Amino acid sequence: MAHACKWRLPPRYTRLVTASPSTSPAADRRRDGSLKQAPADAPLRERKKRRTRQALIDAALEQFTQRGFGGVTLDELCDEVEVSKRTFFRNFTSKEDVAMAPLQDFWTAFLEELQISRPDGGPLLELARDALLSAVDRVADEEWAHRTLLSLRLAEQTPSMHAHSLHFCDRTTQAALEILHRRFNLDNRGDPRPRLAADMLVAAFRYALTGWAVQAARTSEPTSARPPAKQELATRFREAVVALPATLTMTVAPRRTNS
Amino acid sequence: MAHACKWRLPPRYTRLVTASPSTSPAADRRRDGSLKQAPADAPLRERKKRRTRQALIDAALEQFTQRGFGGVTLDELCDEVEVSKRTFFRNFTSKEDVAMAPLQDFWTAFLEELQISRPDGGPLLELARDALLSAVDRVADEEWAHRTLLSLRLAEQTPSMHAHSLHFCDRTTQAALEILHRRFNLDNRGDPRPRLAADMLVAAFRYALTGWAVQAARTSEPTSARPPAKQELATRFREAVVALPATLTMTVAPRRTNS
DNA sequence: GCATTTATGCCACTCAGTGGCACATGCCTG
DNA sequence: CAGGCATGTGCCACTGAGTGGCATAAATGC
Repeated sequence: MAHACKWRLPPRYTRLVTASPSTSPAADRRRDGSLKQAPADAPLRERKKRRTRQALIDAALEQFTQRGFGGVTLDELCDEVEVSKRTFFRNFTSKEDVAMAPLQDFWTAFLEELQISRPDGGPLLELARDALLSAVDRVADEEWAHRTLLSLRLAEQTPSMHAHSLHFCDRTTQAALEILHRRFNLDNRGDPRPRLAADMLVAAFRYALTGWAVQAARTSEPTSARPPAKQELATRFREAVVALPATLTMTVAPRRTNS
Repeated sequence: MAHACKWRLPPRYTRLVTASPSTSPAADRRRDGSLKQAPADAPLRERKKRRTRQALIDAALEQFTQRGFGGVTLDELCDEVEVSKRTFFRNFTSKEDVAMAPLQDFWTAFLEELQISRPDGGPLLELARDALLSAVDRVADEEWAHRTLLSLRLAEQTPSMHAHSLHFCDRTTQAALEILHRRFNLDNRGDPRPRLAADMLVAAFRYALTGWAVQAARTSEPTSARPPAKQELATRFREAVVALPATLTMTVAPRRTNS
């Protein structure tokens, strides 16, 4: 009798249900099965865990956007999803972490794509660029775009979130360098170029992200007819990569161009 | 009588004294007075504040290095310096902040140098590079080198410190872009190049920093005869900047170079 | 069905960080 | 030089993030 009272199904379990695979068709759609996307055939327990995780992410993005990052306590957030705070910290490392999940997913995908990339003797930057574009194509569906937009907007308002965002970027470049080192025997110690290349790529993508975010913010229509997000993002990223050589030679003169 | 008892000079005030201008000759030495280095002629109150600030920084770096970042509570740190926790948070924004002070000082100096830089119509990257080199030359005395070394070592062990470190870098690039925009009318919206250039420069300097740190760590001698730190750092930074063009064209092939 | 594993809830706790208020001290003016 | 003003500091109470331990529920495997 005790357990029936104590461990009842929460009344506000609706959020979990709406975030479940039944109503979000894109969430569990897999491409080719080669990459661990969202195994719809996974054991029940794991799917349940993913649902609560996703519910926490969505609730966090919504609440933080509405009332500000600092205006929402973890207790409130956990109440909203009907989950204990302890469970929250088994899914995320910090309050910032939950709101950065979309970008973190992306960077993970990038590393996976880099892992399976095939070198053709061409420039390293192009190899990495294509891996990143593949990652965009794989994860950047409209749901991801929506969440990432909220996440980016929050990050630029919240210093601690921005810091964590940059931390992800950096850990990704570190991991990317290790992959390149393992697979292609690159020298990361004495040669600055691999690291610089990785940082350049990240810089280009961050530029693409911010530009994409402000453009999407201007387009008031939430989900209406609009060029797909992934295409927008990919285009901006390509432009930034193309601009890399010209960045080195760009000149600057005093404000009044005298002589 | 109450105040004499309550506001006594703390017995362990020694740290404050050793950090005072009397025993640290380089700390208050000014170059040319054009930049707000460490005004030795400042009002007494401000000097006092600077002393406690510096004492907190040194104590933090020492304690964190000895017992780990997480192994030292702020209460312990403040007891060490005989300062209330409230005062700590008037000087620093967070626990991480105090340990990142050396690098933050550097970035501030960089922005100042960028502010007074004179464009000659040459590449933007060279302008920024020279500003950064000037900043190194200005702030990177041996004391700074020592503190920064501790700071870097802590940062790579402590994720939250690393995140804050990156946050500083990014805020610096933001500020640098604004300066460039104001002074040279650069377009930061439609043109990706200024931002990419700034990120490249930061990437080069971060590469220089890590290389410099591991090299300094290998050289066991703490303060003995050794090429001056600023020169080491400047050289590594120059190398990284020189390597930027080659980074764009660097190629990569499968591990076994078949055909 | 029963044992094992895994996820969760709950409780108590530490500690970073904040606001308010009183007080001390350097600074400045009459 | 006396007394007001501004500023820095200490103290106290408080919120909220994050952690560890333990009991329990539910999924899994037999």
